[in-house]
Amino acid sequence: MNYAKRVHSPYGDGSLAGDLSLAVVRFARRLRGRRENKLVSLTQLSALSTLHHEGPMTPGALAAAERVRPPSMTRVIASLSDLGMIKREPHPTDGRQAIVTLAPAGMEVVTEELAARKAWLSDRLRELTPDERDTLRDTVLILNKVLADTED
Amino acid sequence: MNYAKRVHSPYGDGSLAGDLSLAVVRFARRLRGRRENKLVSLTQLSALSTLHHEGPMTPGALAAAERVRPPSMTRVIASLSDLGMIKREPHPTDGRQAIVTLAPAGMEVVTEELAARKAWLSDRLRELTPDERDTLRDTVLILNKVLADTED
DNA sequence: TATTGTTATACTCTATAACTATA
DNA sequence: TATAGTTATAGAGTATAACAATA
Repeated sequence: MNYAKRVHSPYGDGSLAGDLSLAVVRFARRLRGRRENKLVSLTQLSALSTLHHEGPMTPGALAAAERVRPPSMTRVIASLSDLGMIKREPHPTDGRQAIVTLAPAGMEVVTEELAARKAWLSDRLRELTPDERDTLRDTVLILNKVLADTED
Repeated sequence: MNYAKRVHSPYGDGSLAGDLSLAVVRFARRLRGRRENKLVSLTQLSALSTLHHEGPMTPGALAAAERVRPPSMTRVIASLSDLGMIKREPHPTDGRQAIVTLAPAGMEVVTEELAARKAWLSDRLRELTPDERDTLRDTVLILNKVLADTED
C-alpha cells in the first residue's frame, strides 16, 4: 500500500461511509471481547480515562464527554463508585449537581489498564509499517473531530 | 493538519493503542446510537452485508467472519430469518450444517440501509478534507488487516 | 418552570455451559 | 469421539419515560 501517492477518490464515492462503519464496529467488538478477567470494562475505563484527562466533572458533563445519555452514565458512575474507583462530592454552589473525581484506586487502574490493553493491541500495531501507524494516529484525530462536530 | 509531512512517531510511543481503542469504541457507540427507527440493527446489517459480499455460507462461517461466537450468530440468524431477510437451506452433504442465504428482502435492506446509514456519516465525512478521507480509507484497510491477523 | 440527576424498565449484543444431532 | 449448531442463562451497555430535588 502506498498511501502518499494514491490519487484522491472522488468526493462522493460513498463506499467510505459503509466500509468505515462496518470496520469500526467489528474492531470495537473485538476490543470489548479482549477484556475478560479485567478489573473494569471498556465503558468504565473510558469514563475513568476521561476523568483522568479532563479532571473532576459533573455526571452530566461526563455523559456528554462520553456521548451517552445521563441514565447510562448514572449506571457507569454507580458501578465505578462501588469499586471505589471514583468519589462523588457535593457541588459547591448547585445542590442538584455533584462532582465526580477519580479516587486513588481509579487512578491506579487507569494506568494499569491502559498498559494492559496496549499489550495485545500494541502487538498488532507493531506488525504494521510506520506509515500505517501514522495513518491510525491521524484517524484518531479525525474521528475525534467528527465526534466533536456532532453535537446533537 | 498536514499528514504527509509529519515525521513518524517513535516505534513504541505507546499512546496510539490507548487513543485508538478509545476513539474506536466511542465512534462505534455513536454509530449504533444512530440507528433508531431502522429496520435492522448494525449487528444484523453487518451480517447481511457479509452475506451480500461473500455469498451463502454456514452459520459457523458467518460467525467466524463476523468474529462472534456461534451462539451469538444463532440469535442474529434467527432474528433475520424472522424478518424474512435470510433463508436457511440444508447443507448438501452434511446434515449438521446449514446454508444461510440472503433473501430478496435482505438484499433490498442491505442496499437501502447502506444508503441510509451514509446519510449522516457522509455528511460528516463531506466536511473533511480529501486527505482526511484518504486517511480513513487507509484505516479501513488497516483495521481489516489487523482483524484478519488476529485469528484466535 | 427549567435543569440535573436518578429510578424503573426494557431491549440489544455478546458470552459460557450444556445439550442435540450428525459425522 | 469430534464437530456444527441450538438452547438456556447471564451480564454489560444503552435507551426512553417518569420521577425527585433544586434552581
